[in-house]
Amino acid sequence: MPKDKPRVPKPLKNQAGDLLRSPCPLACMLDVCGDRWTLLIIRDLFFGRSRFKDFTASPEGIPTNILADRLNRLLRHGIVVQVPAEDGSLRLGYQLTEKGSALRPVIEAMRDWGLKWEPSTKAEMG
Amino acid sequence: MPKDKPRVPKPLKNQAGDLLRSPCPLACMLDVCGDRWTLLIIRDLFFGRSRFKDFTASPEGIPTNILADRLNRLLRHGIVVQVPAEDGSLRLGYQLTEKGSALRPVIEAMRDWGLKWEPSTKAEMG
DNA sequence: CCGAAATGCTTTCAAAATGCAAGCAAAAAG
DNA sequence: CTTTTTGCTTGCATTTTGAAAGCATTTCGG
Repeated sequence: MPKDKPRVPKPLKNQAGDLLRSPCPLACMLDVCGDRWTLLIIRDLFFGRSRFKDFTASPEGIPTNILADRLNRLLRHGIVVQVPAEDGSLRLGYQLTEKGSALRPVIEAMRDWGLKWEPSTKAEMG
Repeated sequence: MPKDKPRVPKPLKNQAGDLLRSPCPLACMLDVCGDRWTLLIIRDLFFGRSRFKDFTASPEGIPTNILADRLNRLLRHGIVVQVPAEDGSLRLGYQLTEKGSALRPVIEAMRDWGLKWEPSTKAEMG
């Protein structure tokens, strides 16, 4: 009679291999983007900004070490990729993948909420 | 001739009186909800959970000190209110205001993204 | 009514994340 | 070639987080 192995709950991981807190898609999304900066970088990408210096130039003033850290996380998760800068220089820019572009409805819903419920905000700032 | 006062940029504040990083509605939204836990509490409220213990019982396992802190922030921002618990006890529960309920499209967009792009998640978990 | 358990927090403290400033190598500009 | 800009990294102080324990109040079971 084969004895039962102790059944340890299978550890769930996201696409980057990080452990998930739960199988909830919202929790999983927050494990990737749940901080004060990540979605602002993605906003900037939607605005057509693509270079490190562009992100640092946004009015919120993200610290450069945080920016580097977040860009790496977004790369690991396949939300952005690096591509040759369009100005023909040797430098690289960042670009949203399909997975990253799919965040547009999230950004728009958050922007709409901010516009409606926080009177001191204005559309398309940042 | 009156001399020009040095024109200091007017410090923007949100509804709770906290300083804003910028007038961007997205940045403002993230100043309120931009962390790993707040939107999970709001998810729970949409699921009909309303008591402190209900939130602690969710599978992500929010620490009780963080939960207390986040609930206070949501109260300050008018996203939730406390109401007598529906079971007739002396205790209070939390309930979404109109401002809080307006976050539904945000939660849904994030859930949809998680479902589509993170294969190990399942709908309506949590 | 009494004792025990549950609830809704607060406190404590170590560990991790954040943010500011400075430093620095590679690339671009002059 | 020299200077400036870019894209980071490093160091360090401060803040936030999270695990655990503590605790007053409320509810439950008998």
